[in-house]
Amino acid sequence: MTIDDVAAAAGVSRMTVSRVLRGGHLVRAPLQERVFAAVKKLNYRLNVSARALAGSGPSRVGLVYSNPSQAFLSELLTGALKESSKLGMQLTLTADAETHDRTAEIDALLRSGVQAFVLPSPACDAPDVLKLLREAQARWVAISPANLEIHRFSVSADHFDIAGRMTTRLIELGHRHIGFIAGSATSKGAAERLRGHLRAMAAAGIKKCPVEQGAFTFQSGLEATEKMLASFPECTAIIACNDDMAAAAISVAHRHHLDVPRDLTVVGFDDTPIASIVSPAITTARQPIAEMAQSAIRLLHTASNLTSEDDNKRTQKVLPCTLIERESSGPPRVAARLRA
Amino acid sequence: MTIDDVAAAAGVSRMTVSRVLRGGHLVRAPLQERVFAAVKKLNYRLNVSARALAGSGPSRVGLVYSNPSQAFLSELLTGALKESSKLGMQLTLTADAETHDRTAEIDALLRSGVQAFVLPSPACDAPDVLKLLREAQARWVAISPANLEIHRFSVSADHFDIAGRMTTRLIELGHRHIGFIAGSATSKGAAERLRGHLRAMAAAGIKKCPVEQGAFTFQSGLEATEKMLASFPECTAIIACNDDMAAAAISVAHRHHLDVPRDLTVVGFDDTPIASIVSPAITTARQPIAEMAQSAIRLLHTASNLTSEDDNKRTQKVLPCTLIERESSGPPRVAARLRA
DNA sequence: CTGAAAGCGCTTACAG
DNA sequence: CTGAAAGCGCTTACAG
Repeated sequence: MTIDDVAAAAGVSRMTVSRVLRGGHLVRAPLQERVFAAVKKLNYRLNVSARALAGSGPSRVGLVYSNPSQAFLSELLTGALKESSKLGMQLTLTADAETHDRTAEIDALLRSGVQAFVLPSPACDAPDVLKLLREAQARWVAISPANLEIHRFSVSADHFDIAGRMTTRLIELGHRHIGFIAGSATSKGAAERLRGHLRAMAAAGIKKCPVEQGAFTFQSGLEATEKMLASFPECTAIIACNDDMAAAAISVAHRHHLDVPRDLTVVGFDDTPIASIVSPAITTARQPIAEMAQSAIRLLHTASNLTSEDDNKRTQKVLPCTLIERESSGPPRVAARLRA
Repeated sequence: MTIDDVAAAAGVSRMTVSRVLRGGHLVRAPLQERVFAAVKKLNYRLNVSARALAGSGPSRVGLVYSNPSQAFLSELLTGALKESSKLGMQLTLTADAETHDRTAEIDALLRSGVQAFVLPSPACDAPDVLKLLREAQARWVAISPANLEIHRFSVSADHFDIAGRMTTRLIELGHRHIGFIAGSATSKGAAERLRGHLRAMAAAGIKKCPVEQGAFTFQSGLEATEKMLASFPECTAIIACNDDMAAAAISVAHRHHLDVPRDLTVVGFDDTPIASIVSPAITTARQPIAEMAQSAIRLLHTASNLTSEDDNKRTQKVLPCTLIERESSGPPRVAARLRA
């Protein structure tokens, strides 16, 4: 079952089939239809090895990861794998060992002919990695980079949007006294989430927006929550910038004999395992990791068709997150709460 | 940089290089050395697309998974991906949706020409899946199958061995009164672990081996532990057949005001996230998932070189697990413990 | 044990 | 907008 069979069934030349299969530019609509019909009828599948061998685009892509959580990695890999097997690209994994010489592995890939890379943060934030890739004239797509400006291609999650939606949802539930526990000051995602939160509060006309500084750790969440409850006793909801700090907030609430969510709503971000394990399970938000990886592979694929003229254009994909409502959020108690 | 460059550098024909690269059969040792030297010197990497296109072995392998934990999936994928990119096989993922028609996805792969599959349990235990693959004359490697006998190729973790080592370790620490909380009666791994435990107990000359039936859930662990403490009050260590039940045992111990591990050692199996999250962190054992996946891919690759004469031989790989000692295990308290 | 020929299934130029 | 030719980098037969 080859492209020639399809061509024969459709009554066109092999080239026409190839063109249609590569995007259908330069082929008239009626011919395209005939080709697609033949493909469907014959249940034809393109031989990706043949395409990779004959084609000029990158056929191997290196995926560089450094100690991510297993949940992140599994989603990243499923997304990248599905798209690359669809496009006929061979995915090669490499762990960017953070110790020792972190560029050694990438250098080995480069030497073996890999020219296209998917670089999830923090690999895409490392100057030595980028320097190496630039020198080798390799192409890469950054995933969740700290600095968008230095990358020709990037894919990120929309932290601003999801934080706004999270806040808006709490307001819908009836909350008016909402405290925010921020993430590390250096994190771009953390900053975006805070911005999204403040924007939603402003949109709802809520003036008082207490923020305590956290650092993404459980311990920092503990401290920030204590401060929040002391300085803002009327608060009915706490938004923590990640799940670890949200879990800490729940723990502090329990210590204060507050029921979650009856006395205090607590929400987090990232949908890490802890969010499902603790009781009550935490309302949180998921990043579309698999889609981000798919998108990165697709960018690498189409990038090979770009002319040098396009070289200055930047492609920045921003994908939406999903809100996951679980047990830790609910409407505020009607009766005014008393707290020391 | 092609195989011809290597041939020129080594002063041999292209065919000789190809033979050496495919395993070195039928090529004299001195020639092989020259070829390898040239490969190394030129930093040559085989073009996997070309091999796949020209070769006769399976070049695409389908990996069928059904709702595994993300930790399992990420390890499975990294292992499978590393090996397949090394061997030049294209990995295609497919989720065997447990609802609806679970064979539909596999059927689609089959129709698209995929002839080799990696089937982690429970996909490899499903009669309809196996029937489909047999009819299509596809090859597959089962990972952790419930029934070894029905598979030509399988890869499993050595549950018997690791359970024995776990028990032996507790005995080394000084424990003599060890209770075992079994897993579901239908699970082959659970049975193996119990067997390994009993074997190690017998080897140490310990006669009393209380076993309570569990069902792998936290809830069942709670009940089994209560029964164990009631019927076997002198016990200083509990081995639970997985981490969820071990976490439950710790919870029950705390309820009884027993310190873990001072008053009671608790260990689990599988190294799931809960083992690291609970306090104290649980001593457990990891299965070599990535290695199992690698091994499966390798089997599929070599299987394509088998003659039909070998068809009756079975290849069953059994890989060792790793013991991970954390905080929930320690020597038993010297003073005799009192318990109601 | 080693080599010259043909071909895997596509895509890239190059013509019309 | 469509097609005939050449070739991607390997491996498979088939000879020696």
